[in-house]
Amino acid sequence: MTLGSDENRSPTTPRQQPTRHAPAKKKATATRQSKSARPATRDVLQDKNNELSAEVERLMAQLRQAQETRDTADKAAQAAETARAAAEENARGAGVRANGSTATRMIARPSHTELNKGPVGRLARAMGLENKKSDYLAIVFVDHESPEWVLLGYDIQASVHHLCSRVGLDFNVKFVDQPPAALGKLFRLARHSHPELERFQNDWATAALVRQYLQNKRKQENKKRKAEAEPRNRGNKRSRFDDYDDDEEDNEDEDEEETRRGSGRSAAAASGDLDEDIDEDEDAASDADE
DNA sequence: TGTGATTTGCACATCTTCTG
DNA sequence: CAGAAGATGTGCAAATCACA
Repeated sequence: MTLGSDENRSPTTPRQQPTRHAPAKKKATATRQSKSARPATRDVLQDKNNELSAEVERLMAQLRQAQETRDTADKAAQAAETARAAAEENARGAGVRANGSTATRMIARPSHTELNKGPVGRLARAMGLENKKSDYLAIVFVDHESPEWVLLGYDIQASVHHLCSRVGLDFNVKFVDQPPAALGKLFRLARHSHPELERFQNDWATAALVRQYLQNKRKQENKKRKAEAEPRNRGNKRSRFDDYDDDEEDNEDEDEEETRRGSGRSAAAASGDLDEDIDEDEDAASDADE
C-alpha cells in the first residue's frame, strides 16, 4: 500500500496530463472540491501526503534491509552454535574416553509423572546417578587447575546448595521468582564445578536441586517462624483493650521479618569478598567456556 | 471455542539420614 | 537420642495441550 499513489483510482477515470506546477491528481480532485475549499491548503496537504508516502517507502525499505541483515546474522549464529556444540561434544567425548568412564549422552528432563515413579531416589535416579551415590552425595573433587576456583571438595548437591547463597538467591522467594540472572550464574558455576551437569538438558537437574533446596529452606524458615510465634501467642491471651500493643508488636514483627529477609538476601551479596569470588568464578567459568 | 486430560510447580506433612 | 537437614508423598491450583 502506498499513500498518494494512483493504484486505487478507477480504471475508467481518464488520467490527466500532469503539468509542471500542478500534478494531474491535484487538478482532478480540485475540480471535485467544493468552492469553500482553499487550494493553498489542499496543496500543502497533498505535499505533506506525498512526503509521508516517500517516508513510508523509505522506512519499509529500511525494515526489509534490517530483516535481511537479521536473518543472515541468525543463520550465522545458528551455524556457529551448531559447530560449537559439535566441538564441545567431541571434546567431552575425548575427555570421557580418556578417563575410561561411560560415553556421554544428553539426559532429557523426565516428565513429572516419570520423575514421581518409584519408591525413593527419584532425583538421583533421574540424573542417572542412582548407583553412584558417591557422585550425588559424597565428595567429588573436581579437577582444579585454575587456582582461583574455590569450590573444591564439594559434592554436586552441596555445590549447588552452596551456590544458591553465593549467587544471592533469596530463600524466601520461590524458584520461578528468583532473578534469572542469578539462576543463570548459578547454572554456569555449577556446570563449571561439575562438568557432568552439562549432560542434563537445560540444567534441569541443577534446577531440581535448587528447587528442592529452596523448598526445604522455606519450610525451615516457616517452621522457625511458627516456633518463634508459638510461645508468644500461647499464654498471651489479651483482652480487646490491648489492641494498641498488638499493633505495635505486629509492626515489630514486620520489621524483624524485613530485617531477616534483608540479611538473608544480603548475607550473600553484602560481603564484598564474596561478590569478588563470584565475579572471579564467573570470569573463570566464562573463560573456561570460551 | 469450550472442555477434559495432562503437566508442572508449589505447600505441607512426614519419613530418613546425619551429626553432635 | 534429639535436632537439623534432606528426600519423598500427597493434594491443590494454574498452565498447557488435545480434541470435538
